[in-house]
Amino acid sequence: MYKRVRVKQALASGPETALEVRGWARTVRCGKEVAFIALNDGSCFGSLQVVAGPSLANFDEICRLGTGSAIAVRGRVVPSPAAGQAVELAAGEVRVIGPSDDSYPLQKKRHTMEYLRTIAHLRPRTNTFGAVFRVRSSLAQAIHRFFSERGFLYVHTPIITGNDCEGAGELFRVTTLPLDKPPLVGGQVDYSADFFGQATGLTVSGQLEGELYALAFSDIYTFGPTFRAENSNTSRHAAEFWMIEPEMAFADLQDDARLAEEFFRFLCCHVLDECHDDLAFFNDHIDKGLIERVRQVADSSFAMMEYTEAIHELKKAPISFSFPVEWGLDLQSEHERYLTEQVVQGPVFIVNYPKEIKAFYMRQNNDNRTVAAMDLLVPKVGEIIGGSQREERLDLLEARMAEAGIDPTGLWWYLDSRRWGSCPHAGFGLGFERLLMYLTGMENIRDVIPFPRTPRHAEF
RNA sequence: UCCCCAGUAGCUCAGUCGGUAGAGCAGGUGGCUGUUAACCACCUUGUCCGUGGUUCGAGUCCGCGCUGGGGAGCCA
Repeated sequence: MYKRVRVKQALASGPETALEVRGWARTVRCGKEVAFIALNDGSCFGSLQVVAGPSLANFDEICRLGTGSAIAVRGRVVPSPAAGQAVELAAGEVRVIGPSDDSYPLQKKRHTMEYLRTIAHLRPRTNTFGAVFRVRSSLAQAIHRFFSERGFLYVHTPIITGNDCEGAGELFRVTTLPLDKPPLVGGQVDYSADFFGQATGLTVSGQLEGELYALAFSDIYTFGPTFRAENSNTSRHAAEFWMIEPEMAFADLQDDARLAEEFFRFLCCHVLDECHDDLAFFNDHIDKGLIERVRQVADSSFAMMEYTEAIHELKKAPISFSFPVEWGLDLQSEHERYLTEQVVQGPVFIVNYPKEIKAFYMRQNNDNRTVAAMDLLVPKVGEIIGGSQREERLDLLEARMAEAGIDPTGLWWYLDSRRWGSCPHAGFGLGFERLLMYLTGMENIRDVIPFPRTPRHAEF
């Protein structure tokens, strides 16, 4: 007769419902006549107020419960006579499942994000991280739904790879060779003796493999872990992060931008519609303007600006930048933010960059000096999506590789895709954690991934 | 990797001009209360990051190191 339900259902159930909830005590307040326990099981932002009276056999034990204790409560949902909650649980029985003493590191007070990072195994029990990881899960599922509804194939590109996507980032080595005495040939490590018979590492991008699948399934996407061994010590970089990379066949840069815009707006709408309790918390306690900012992006149509035009805008800007502005140079964060925040005052695609500052696989434009690349810039962060139309013409691709000094032998399979049945195709990449930062207002990437991996940090 | 800032009780922080430390929370005891990160009274808690130096004397000043943070670059 006591059905175990989650706190989320208990809070939504009608009066006089008999049920059981199990969870962790957030706070325990005790008096002579009554004790209150705020019980949370992670199912939603709110906690259920459990009310226990001295008639319970273990009332003393309940009063000594420490913050963080795991308990099971059977009782009736009743309307709450006090302000603060609509209903509460009148306890008929409180079972202590896992007690928690005063050495429990999470207290009924504000902690710094830095401290909580040192207890990454316990921080999901806090308000902030509960909200972050509910939104993370919800968004991940929304991403799959978005692509699924549009007929995109979900591809699992390899985690271990022999290609480094030609400069997308520093590779983590994967090897079974003994590090203290690797086999040598002419003073160099002999990777032919390694597990895979060649040098391998963890993937820095699934794009090249993704393209191969787009040239069979038309529209595909990848959504998986990505690894970069860069010594980056910033709030926006992690050595292990998750990336979403759609790729469409028979598509050009305009199609690519349309998809990116639709995708980004879909995700903004998703958190506004489906995560309002958690988002309200972020808006109140983490980032005051969050909901307004996300709503504006959800409602706006994105602008588009040529790189050449962007350089013009930057050159006539009434402010001075610390990095130079010149046609042919890459845009810095300060430039990107000026364009999206001051010039456009909203999301903007910058398209057609000089080929020298972009990757070899991007499609050359007819002007011979730019490629069909696009970056989506949004207020407060700058670039959030980067993509391009790919070079589908074999001769031009080979020429670009030679220019860029890239050895084609290891990429024979990539070049093959341009040999038979090649077609225009385009795609983009979105860092999942950066998306989460944007949609939650959390300012450090280490606080939107459960157990962050950054230089010198691989604990937990 | 570069540039800045910080490190004091379990946590969040204060600490004046250089004279070996204090508040809130947490914890303990008692009280009170249909409470809302409850409240009131009393009590407990320190390798002042480490190391070397200056000084009669260093939490405080200086050097080096470690750790953390912010910014930049690389990038998603």
